[in-house]
Formats: sequence, C-alpha cells, structure tokens
Amino acid sequence: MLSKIVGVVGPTASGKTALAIEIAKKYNGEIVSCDSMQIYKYMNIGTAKPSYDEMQGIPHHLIDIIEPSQSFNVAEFSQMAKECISDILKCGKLPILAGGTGLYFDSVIKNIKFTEIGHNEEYCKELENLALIHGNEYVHNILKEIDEASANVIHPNNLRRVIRALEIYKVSGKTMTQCNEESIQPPLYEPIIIGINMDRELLYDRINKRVDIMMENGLIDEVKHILNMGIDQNSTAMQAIGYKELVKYLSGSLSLDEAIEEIKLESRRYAKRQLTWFRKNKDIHWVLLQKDYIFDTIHEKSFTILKNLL
RNA sequence: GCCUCUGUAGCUCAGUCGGUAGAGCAGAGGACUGAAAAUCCUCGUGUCGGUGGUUCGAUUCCGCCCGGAGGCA
Repeated sequence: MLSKIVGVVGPTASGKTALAIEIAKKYNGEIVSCDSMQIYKYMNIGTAKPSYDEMQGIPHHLIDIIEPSQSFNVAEFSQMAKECISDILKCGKLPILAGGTGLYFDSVIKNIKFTEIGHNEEYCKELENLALIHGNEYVHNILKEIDEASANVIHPNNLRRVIRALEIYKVSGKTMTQCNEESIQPPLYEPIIIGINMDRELLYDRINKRVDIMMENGLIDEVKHILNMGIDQNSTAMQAIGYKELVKYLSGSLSLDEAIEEIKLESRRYAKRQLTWFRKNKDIHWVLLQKDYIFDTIHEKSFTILKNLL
C-alpha cells in the first residue's frame, strides 16, 4: 500500500501557496516546495516566496536551500524531495508537494531514477561551436546517427536538448533513449493532485497585478542586492522572470516601464507553458475559478476533493 | 470653411497597375528526463470605415457621408 501525498499545482499566481498552507493546517501536513526558483536564497519578492507570517507555522521544505551563484537540477531536487517526503511520512504527517515547476513535480510523482550522469562542459562547448559554424541541423545529424529515436523527438533548433542528448552518450556511453527507459520506476506514493486554474483573463489580470505589487514591495532593490553579491547575470538564478528583466533595466538596455511590461508578458507566457505541462497529466483534479469569484471557493472545492480521496 | 494626408487582423502597418489580402507584435495550441521561471515547435478570413456609382467583377478607380492627423485661413 503506497503512502498518500497531496500535490498542488497550477500556473503562477493561481494561489498554490495559500491552498497548500490551508491543506497543511487542516490535515496536519508539511509542505515540500516544488519550485525551481524558490530554492534560491535572497530571491524572495520576485519568486513570490511565502513570508514567515504567511507560512503560519507550517514547515516548508526546499525553500532557500542554495545560493544564487550555485547551479541546481532536477536530479538533485528529486532526490531531496523524496528524502523530505519520506521524513514527513515517518512523522505520521501528510506531505504536500506544491509548486509550479512541472518537471520537478513529475520527477517526484513518477519516481524517475536519475542515474549518475555527469557533465562534460568541454564537449558541450565544442558542440555549440559546431552549431555556430555549421548550423543546428549539423549537430542534430550527429545525434541522429547515435540515437535516432531521440533525434526524432528533439527539434534541431532545440540545441540545448540536442546537446544534452549527445552529452549523455559521451559521458555514459548510453543513448538518451536507453537512459530514459532505465529511469522508469514504479511510483513511491499515491498522489492526490489538485490543479488550480481559472479563466485566462482572470489569471492574466492576477499576474499583471502581482507584478505591480512585487515592484511596490521593492523587487528592484532585491535584484540590486543580489547583483551586489557578485552573482553572474548569466547564472540560472538570474534567468528567473522578474530578475532578468530588471537586470536589463539596471544595465540600461530597457526603460523601467519596458522592463515591467516584459516581466508581465513573460509571466503570462510562463503560466501558459505551465498549463500545457499540467494539462497532459490526467491524474490532476482541476479546481476552476470563474470570473465573479470568491477566492475561498478554490479552497472549499479542494477540500471536498481531498475529503473523498484522502 | 478650404487644402493635403489617413481609415485594412486585438495593436502597428504592408499590399492589391481592379480578380475579396499579409508581415511584425499581441494572442492561442503543443513539446519537454540533469539550465525547466530554461529551451524549442506550430497557428493569420478580416463587413480591407460607411454608402452610392463605373465595371462581368471594387478593399483597390470615382462621388458623397462619417472618423482621425496636419496645413491654410
């Protein structure tokens, strides 16, 4: 019998954090954040990290665990998240995996096994160079020769993924297809997943307003502070929405208004991508918010679902 | 009041020497196994301002009307 855990997913600004906390309060739970940017310290306003008060005494895991200068990846996340969940279950409490990073979420729910495949930066650079000189197709053709199945799935222009597939082969001697097959394992938990969604217009309105609030709360100072720590503008952390645009503003390539509009635009697109990812997961119980809404209805509907399934 | 320019996709505009139209942006959909808030793919029918006329045929030419911008009085 698998242990039950709760999942809370949805696009940015849909209210995942608040819902997760309510669920934790009601069911004696602890929250495992599933967010690729909230893992970074000092990035609070722009990642909409819950404040100490907002957490209402509920333990939150995998938030503020690394420095913005450090790199991080799914494999590490997956491992840490499973350890957290295991600990929470041992205490007899309910783990709640909540966040908007679809890949991270699935890696835990599907129990994907990431074997030790390191990196070979030199090789990657070499491939990047080849692409620069001969074009993306050229590198894609190299992949086609060693792993046709992957080549068929990865678009030639998606250089990053083409290179990763080649890197896997270079480092491990196995094709990506082979590695992916081996990574499939039976799930560890029985997840009950709540997905929050709402009318697009309403969502976008919430996103736009939240960006304004972030600006009022001092996002610019937060970005300056991180930059002053000597964090590279090209670091993963600085690719976060809200940060990369303000870096452009601070370096003078965008006006403040342009930067704010770009943050809103990128956030809306991000929300759309998140929905695309989560929509294909048929196990999600969607809770929809209509236009003339009372926000608590999301919580009520969620509790009804949980009551029947937990 | 007169003159000139202008009205085409949600926005900015192109274009049709008369055969009912296409870019960018916005938007939508999709992919995703070690950077994932990343990366990548696909998608353009709209009373061509309204109304009369010329024409086999008008968004295109002509008249009038209604918007908008500028100039002269």
